[in-house]
Amino acid sequence: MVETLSAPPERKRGSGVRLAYEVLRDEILDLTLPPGSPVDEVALAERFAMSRTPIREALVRLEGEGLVTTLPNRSTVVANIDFPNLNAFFDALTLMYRVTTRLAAEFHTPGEMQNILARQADFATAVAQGDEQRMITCNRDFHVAIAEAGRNPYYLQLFARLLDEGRRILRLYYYPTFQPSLPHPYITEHEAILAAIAARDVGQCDRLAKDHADQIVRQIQDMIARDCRQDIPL
Amino acid sequence: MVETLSAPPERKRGSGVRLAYEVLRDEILDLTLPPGSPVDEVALAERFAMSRTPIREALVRLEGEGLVTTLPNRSTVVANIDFPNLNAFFDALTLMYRVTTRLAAEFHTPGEMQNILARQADFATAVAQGDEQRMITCNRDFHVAIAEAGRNPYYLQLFARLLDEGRRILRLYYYPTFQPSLPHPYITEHEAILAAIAARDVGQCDRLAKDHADQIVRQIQDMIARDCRQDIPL
DNA sequence: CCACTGTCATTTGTATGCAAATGGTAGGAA
DNA sequence: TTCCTACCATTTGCATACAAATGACAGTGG
Repeated sequence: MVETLSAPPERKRGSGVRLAYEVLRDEILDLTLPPGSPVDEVALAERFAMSRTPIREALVRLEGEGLVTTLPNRSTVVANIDFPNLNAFFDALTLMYRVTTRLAAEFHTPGEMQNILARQADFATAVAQGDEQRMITCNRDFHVAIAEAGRNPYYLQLFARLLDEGRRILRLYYYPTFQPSLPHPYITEHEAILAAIAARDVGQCDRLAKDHADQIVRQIQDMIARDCRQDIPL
Repeated sequence: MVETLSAPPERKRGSGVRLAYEVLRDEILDLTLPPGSPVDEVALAERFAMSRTPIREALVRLEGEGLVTTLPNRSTVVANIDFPNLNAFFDALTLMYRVTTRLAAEFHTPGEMQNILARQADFATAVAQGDEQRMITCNRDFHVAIAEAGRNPYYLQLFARLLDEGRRILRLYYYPTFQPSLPHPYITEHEAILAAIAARDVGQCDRLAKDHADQIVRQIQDMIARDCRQDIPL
């Protein structure tokens, strides 16, 4: 199909890949594209009004982050959530919570502190509005801001990836069981972490981060357990 | 340029990207392609006797691993070694040594233990032959085998990336100052780690891994310091 | 002599075309 | 009926063509 002359691309050179990448990534993490769903290149090309080439490049990047799986010479599908290794996920997540918060306490600058405070404010707003979507992403941004203040790009990248994967899991389990009173503990925990970072109290940061992580992990595990029970037919 | 009929591709479908990816990756980690050197797509396409498309895909993957940097609409270059953040590298490396070894002690199976032993044997062979190249890669494979036994893909991926980055750093500093007596401590340390994993002694694994990491870090730091001193002209 | 601007060469980003590989299906044989 | 085979539709992997963007350089004006 030839692009009609009346519709010139009107898209800056180099933005095509980013657009496809960001949209697909968001839809995968939102479960708009559920795990296992096929990702058809030509369909995406039509949808984004571009050729398959930038679509493929976006898919390669997504595969690098483990968000899609490519079956050679066959379709590429949205990556499954690795339930057998959920323990590994929790373990790594907890560790990253701890080390990034510790490092933030050690190395943060006033500007970074401002950024963290702003992210916490965003999170509080999302909680007040009861917007779960925004709560999850704002929570992510809050902890990413802390990790950035810790200045370790290796931890930052892994942590971001874990938080993204957590977004999928939360979206899967958190939504149905949401109650307005639930997230408030997170706000107070966040504020305690914030204070400990500002005070440069590394030990306190470690403890708070661990508790925070444990609480999140326990909550997710409870949700999964609850969900599993509901799955048993009588 | 049209591919002459006398030279059919003779290359299996789907292998082109892997070939380019693996060769380029190796050359980057070997410093055959030094940091900052430009990576020209057409030159690579000619060299590998394929079109730019698979070359670009390989480069995208390499960019995802942080091995090359793409300047938009301009050349892509081999990523620089991030010296200002070398501390972050050492910190993350040490942590990954510790957690992967701990997890291996907890979760390893006999088969995985066999694999670790084999990797250690390879390493010992490389040391006996004084082949620094092989020593570095065998050391990497040894620790990757341990990480695999720990069964945490998140740690495994980060650790592998760190070890690869370490390969570049070692190649830069270790080579000139190599002395045959140097690596022997590593062998004994590896054997101690091996024994602790086999005994499922988590605490001991943690201590040994930390010592091992500290020693490597200190050695690299010494080399860098020594190198800097030599750089001062009189 | 220096600064500025317009043109050009080079290189990337995207589009399109074609062929190989895979899964499915229909048809026939046991 | 069931299993095997051969074909076919679909989708990916790769090749090639073209256009946009950037840097360099030359030429001109100050």
